[in-house]
Amino acid sequence: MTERASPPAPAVVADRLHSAAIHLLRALRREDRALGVGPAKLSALSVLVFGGPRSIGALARAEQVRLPTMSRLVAALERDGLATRTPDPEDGRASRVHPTARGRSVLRQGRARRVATLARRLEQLPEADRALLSRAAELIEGLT
Amino acid sequence: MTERASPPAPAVVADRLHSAAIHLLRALRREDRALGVGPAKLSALSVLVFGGPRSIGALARAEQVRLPTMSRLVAALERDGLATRTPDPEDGRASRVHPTARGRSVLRQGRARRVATLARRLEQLPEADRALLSRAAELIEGLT
DNA sequence: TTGATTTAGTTAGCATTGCTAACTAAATTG
DNA sequence: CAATTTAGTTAGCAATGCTAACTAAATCAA
Repeated sequence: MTERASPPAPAVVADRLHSAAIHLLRALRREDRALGVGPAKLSALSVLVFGGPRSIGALARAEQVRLPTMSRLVAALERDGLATRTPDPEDGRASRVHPTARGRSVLRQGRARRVATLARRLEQLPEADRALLSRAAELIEGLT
Repeated sequence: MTERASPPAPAVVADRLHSAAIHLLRALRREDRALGVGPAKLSALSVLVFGGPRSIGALARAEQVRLPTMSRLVAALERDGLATRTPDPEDGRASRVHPTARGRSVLRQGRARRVATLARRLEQLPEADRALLSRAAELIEGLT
């Protein structure tokens, strides 16, 4: 079934992954936009919800952005009532960022929206392909 | 090795793919930035080089962006000497966008840069995993 | 054929999200 | 205790997404 022809060269795989990632995100961005939150905020919020509260610096590292970028994102999340900041008892410079109940709710809604588009298409794939994509996501996260 | 436990639910796969795509692109963006071109222009240029010349509208559809966005991207590509526009002989309103030699060259360089980072890591994967990622990229493109 | 509509593209203006540079203030180190 | 490092902010720039409003060419309908 699978092509045994020739093994895909790393450069080709890199190209394909790059292109696929760009197009996937563009397709999903529409849904996130409808939510009124934006992909960067949503992604940071996701780290807070699924990975637990943490400092702005830790969040920046997790999201692979610079500190000023994350500082602004957190300020926006706070303004929107999706996260709160509490002072770090150990370190007077730092603060810890927590998701709010509304933040969790918005994340669920965003996820529901993606399910309504991407997952609807995923459902039409054979289970083996779905398992393959799941494994691929793990591999990609492992690459970085 | 692989978990045989339960098949991944579409919603979970959707989440994982979304997150993986975000983080992959953030990791690669640094390299594209070093090239001085930017991911959106690079992606459009890639369509022109590998898919052939086409109108701005067709390019916008291929890239899943709106016409004004692509209009500006093409203007920038032209300004940078990476693409040219010729009038469409069939349709006085439309124009066809072609990559220039320099555009092709820049694309090769960008690809080389990605190879230098992503593909270097891909090389360390077992060939089976690489084949899996290649297949995953195809599946993702097929979803949209 | 002409008048109305559609289609291709542009321009203007806004929002988001990335960056660096330059700063403050707290923590650490010598 | 002075010097340095670390956490975070502010300011300002660039890229890239959007909608609204326009021009001009093509098409459709009467």
